[in-house]
Order: sequence, then structure tokens, then C-alpha cells
Amino acid sequence: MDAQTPRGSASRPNVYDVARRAGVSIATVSRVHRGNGPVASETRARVQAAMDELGWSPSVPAQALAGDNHNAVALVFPELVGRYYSEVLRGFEAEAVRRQQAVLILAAHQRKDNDAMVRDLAGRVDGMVIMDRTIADGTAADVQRRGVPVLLLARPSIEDVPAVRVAGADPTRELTTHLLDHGPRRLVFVGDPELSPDVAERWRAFGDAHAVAGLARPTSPVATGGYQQHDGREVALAVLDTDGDARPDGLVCANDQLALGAYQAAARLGLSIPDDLAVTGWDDDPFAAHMDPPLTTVNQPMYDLGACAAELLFERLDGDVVGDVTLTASFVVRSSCGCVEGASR
Amino acid sequence: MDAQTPRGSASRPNVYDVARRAGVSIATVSRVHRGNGPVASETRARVQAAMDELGWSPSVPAQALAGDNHNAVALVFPELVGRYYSEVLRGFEAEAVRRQQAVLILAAHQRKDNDAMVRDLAGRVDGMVIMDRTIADGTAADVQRRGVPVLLLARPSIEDVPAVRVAGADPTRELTTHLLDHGPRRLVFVGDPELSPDVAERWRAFGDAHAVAGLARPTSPVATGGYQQHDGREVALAVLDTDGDARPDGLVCANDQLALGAYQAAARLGLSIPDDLAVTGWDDDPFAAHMDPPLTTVNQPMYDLGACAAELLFERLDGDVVGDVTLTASFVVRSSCGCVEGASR
DNA sequence: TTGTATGCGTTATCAC
DNA sequence: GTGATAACGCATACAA
Repeated sequence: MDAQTPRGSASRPNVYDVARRAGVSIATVSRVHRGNGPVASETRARVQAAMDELGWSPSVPAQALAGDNHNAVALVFPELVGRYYSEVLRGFEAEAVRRQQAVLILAAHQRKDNDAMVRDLAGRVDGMVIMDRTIADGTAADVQRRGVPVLLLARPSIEDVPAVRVAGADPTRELTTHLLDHGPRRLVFVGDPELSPDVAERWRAFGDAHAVAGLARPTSPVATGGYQQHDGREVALAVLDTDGDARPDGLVCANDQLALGAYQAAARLGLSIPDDLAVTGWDDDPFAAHMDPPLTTVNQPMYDLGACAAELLFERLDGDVVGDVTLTASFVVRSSCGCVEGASR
Repeated sequence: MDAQTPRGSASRPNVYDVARRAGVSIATVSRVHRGNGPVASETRARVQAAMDELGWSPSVPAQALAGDNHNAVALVFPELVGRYYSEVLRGFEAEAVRRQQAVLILAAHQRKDNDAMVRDLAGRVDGMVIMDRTIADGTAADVQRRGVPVLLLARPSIEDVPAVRVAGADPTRELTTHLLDHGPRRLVFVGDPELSPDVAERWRAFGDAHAVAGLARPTSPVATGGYQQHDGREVALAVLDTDGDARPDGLVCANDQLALGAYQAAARLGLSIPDDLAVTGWDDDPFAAHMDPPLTTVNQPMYDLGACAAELLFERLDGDVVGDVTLTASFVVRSSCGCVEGASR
């Protein structure tokens, strides 16, 4: 027999095996294992010994089937590129294992059959957190109607489905105003409001800041179609491919990866940051402080976002009714915006 | 009734409901659903309609229990900080969903009860990939003996448990020799061989390169106790806190995050990179090329590593016997090592 | 304190 | 082609 194809010395032991060995019924085995019902300490010891000797552990699917409960939760996100998602996931996972729950994940990518996969996922967990616009709007409510509590992350809540998010309007206004105050006048917003409610909110605040400054509201963002470095690079190359006064002198990027792409584009075009072009990001990646030049960005509590979502989800699973939660982000001035005075690391 | 506490219009429908509605037996329902056994096309249509109307989908735990198969796989890793892990996870997840398998994850952190959690995980999946030294050496073999095929990642294979990894010795020798050839003589290896077989391999190659250059083999690395930015910063601050000829003039870091920490330390101590201190990383984070100065590092195929591990795991689940796989990494010269000529972005 | 019996929702093996 | 029916492994109401 092939060594890599294990077969167990005789398939896994079950409750009956343990019960027989301990000379009790399966009900008693279940009781000592779950630590509920009453059981004589002497019996308990005998059963415990039998379990140990056989190396028994309960079948997860059987438990789930009988107990109608999975001891598992899921996180659904759009993609997995970049620190933002990995930090959210990290917070979510940490909180889940703290409660001894298994963690399932699903990256939606840009697949079209996401709703089907999400529904499948829903059959494997007790509750799930859904980020952004990863699935059709109705699906979340639908999943929940099927008995699986849902929590939304980085998007507004909908009927009966609470959400946790980071308020992006204030920092965006602060950032935009700061930029406008220090020179750049032809700012371009790099990011795709269609892809994420968070970014849509920032796009609006970006316009508001222009209005407050008495400037014309930019008519449309530069849609990137994604939030990765190469998206930022391509868009920046396209938008900067102009001479003279028409060329943008500031790129307000929806995340640090897009900003990184902008750095690439600027280097390729021989443009200096921040002299020829101001660039700002969002997320405050640890590397941002040591870029050339250090990147002005916005720090948002990504880990907390994931942990908080998990926490609220568990509260719901415990039967509590939870409300929306909004966390705050803070503007971090460095030097890529052209303002040297307040620069910090 | 509380709106957030869903209850389903009457709990989920099951095969019996579908069967009754279609006027057939549950066996037939199962047949049309699984698309195996013979069934009259007219009957099939009727059953299909009933399934659609009721919105039925099979209970995952029930399927797992009856079919002895989870349609799920797991990835266990030490932590989730940094691009390395998130990229490996990304590759793993992508390959898994491509095969319509659910993905479970577990970050071991530095918990002591990892083995227990891994065993629990093993009860939820058909196979699992384990990274590094996240669990006691015997546990992997043990899990596999219980019938769950295991694949090792970023560590050597053990009896009957194949592994996929990146060869780190060559790039390390290349990097170290490059450094030694261009000035720095008092190199320090920053990283913890105890924590990861990959790093242990590089530590050995680091010594080999010294020997080949006719230099004394460094006696011990600077153990970091972790691979995060702050680990690198603290260790660098400690090791650089010396004046004159005793101070190291080169830090060979086990990953880019540690190198980032070294940048922080250098800045704090007023040391210039690369003039006073050469620094190299590992992983080639996208930000590395745009750091100040651009970071010399080693590019390794992290996404592929995860995808490949998943692929091999699935081959094993399909009954194939698989061998070890070794991917290659490549040295990327930029300017943090003090060598300007070959610098690239 | 312990045991019996039934349900959980599938799949699959038989008969018919 | 189709339908009973027996697993699968555990939890629990109910008896004893």
C-alpha cells in the first residue's frame, strides 16, 4: 500500500467504540465529552480513559448535523491583494480563534458566480462577514433570511444587516483641503467609487472640499477598475500624459498601492514627487513612511475593523441585537504632498 | 420578533420536502441533484422545479457525514503579518476555489495549543497545508495518519509528507558574496533560524559565503523572535548601538519587513543607508523598489508557492503520489546594498 | 446517575 | 426508472 495514502488502523473510532470500551452507553460518553449532564466521577474517569486510549474526537459534521451549529464563521472579501485585506482578515481570524471558532474565507475576485459560492459558504458556517460590494445586494439579505446572520464591512448597512466601517469623509476633506492649501490646483481622484462604498464616500468628500475652497467640483474620478499597484500605474501614466497646464499636479489615490503605482508612473515619465506632482494614498502601509518620498496618506484601523466585525457577529450569534459601528481614520502628513513642515514618520 | 434574528419561513427545506413536492422519493431527488443514477427526463424536470421553488440546497454537514468528504481544505500558517503570508494564502485560495473547495485558515500565532486546534481543523477538511514550524513535528504525521493528507510548505518534507518550498541557499550566497565584494565586511544576519527552516537554510548559506570568501564564519545570527517590522527595528537598534569598528556595516535581513525595521533604526540613529550601513531584505515587496533607498532583496514566487501547494494537495486527494517541489528565487539588486551600478526597479 | 430511542439530512445499496 | 431502507456519528428528550 502506498505510504502517502493513509487509511487509519481501522477507520476512525466513534462514540460507540468509546462507549463499549468504557462499558457505558453513548449518552454517557457524550455527556462527559460535552461536560454537561450529570455523571459519576468514577464513570467519567473510565470514559475519559477510553477516549484517550482510542484517540477519539467527535466527528465535526456529525456534531454540526445533530447540533445544528457549525462552530465556524466566514469572511468574504473582494480580493486579497494588499495590506488592507490581510489586516482585516488578521483581525477577524484572531477574534474567531479566541472564541474557538473555525474560519472560512472566500475571495470574490471578479467572478460572476460569487453569489452561488457565498450561498454554499453560508451552509458551512454560523455567521458571516461580507466586505464591500463583493456580492449582489440582495444576496446578503437572502443568506440571512436562510438563517445565517450576516455582518457588513466597509459598506453601509442594509435592512436588518448591521455594518461596521471607517468614516472616510472627514480625513478626505482634511487631506484635500491640505493639498489645495499648499499649491496643487488640478487634483485628480484615482480610484473607483463603483467598486467600493468607502471609496465612493471619499470621492464625494473630495468634491465637497473643492466646493468649500471655492473651486469647481471635479466632474469625475479616474476609474481604476481595481485597487492594485498596476491599476494605479496605468491610470497615472494615462492621466499624466499631457504637457503644460492641463497636466494634473496632484493625485489623490484611494489606497497606498495605487499611490505606489503613481510613483512608478512618475518615475517613468521623469516627473518629480512632490515638485511636479503631489501624491497621496490611503491605508498607511508600514512601508509608506520609508518611501521616496515618504507618502502622505490616511491611517485607518484595519485590524480593528476585522476584529470588530467578528466581535459584533459573535454578539449576534449570542442572540444580541447590534447596531452599526463606525471607526475613525487619521490623516498622516508626510512629504509626498509637497508640504514639508509637518512631515512625520 | 427581532428583525435581526432570522428564523426562515419554516426552517430549511430538506430532501423530503423536495421529494413530496415533486411526488417522488428522496432517492430520486438525490439522483437528479447529483446527476448520477438514471432518471426519466420528465421526472428530472419535475424534481428540478421543486428544488427551485423551495430554494433547496443540500445540507453541507449531512453531505459530509454521509459522503465522508468535506469539499474543503485548510491552510495553517504561523502568522498573517506581511505580504509573504497573504500572497501564499492568495495563491492557495485561488487554486482551491477553482476546484470549488471551501478554504479554512488557521494562524498559529505563538499559541501553545496549536496542535489541538490543528487536530480540530483536521476534522473539518479533506486535506491541509502546513507552513513552517507552526506545529509540533509529530502532529503533521499524526493528522495524516488519521486520514487527512498533509502537504508541507516552506519546510523540508518528512516521512510520507511531501513539501513544496523555495530554494534559498543560492540566492543567499549570491547576495552575501555581492555584499562582501562591494565593501561591507561586518555583516550581521537578522532573522531567527529557529522559527523557520527557510531562514535556517539561508543562515547556513550566509556562513558558507563567508567561508568561500576566506572570511570567518559568523558565529550566530541576531535572533529576532519574529519577522515583523518592530522585531527588525529593535534588533537593529541593539546591534547598531556601538561606535567605530565594532559596529556592523551590513544587515542581511530575513524578510523585507525586518529590513524596514532596520531602515527605521538607521534613521533614528542617524546612520545613512547604504553609506554607513548596507541593508538587504527578502520577498521583494512591491514597495521595496520605491523605498529610500530602494531595497536590495530577493524575489520569491510567493503566490505560486501557495498555488502549487494547493495543486499538489489536490493531486494527493485524487489519489496520486506526489513528490517534493522546489521553486526558485532571484536576487534583486537595488541600492540599499551600496552597489549602485546594477540598481534596478 | 445512567440507558434507550429518535432525529439531524444526506448518500447509496438494494430490491422492484 | 424508481422507491424503501440502512448507514453516517452525534445530541438529547425521556425513561428508568
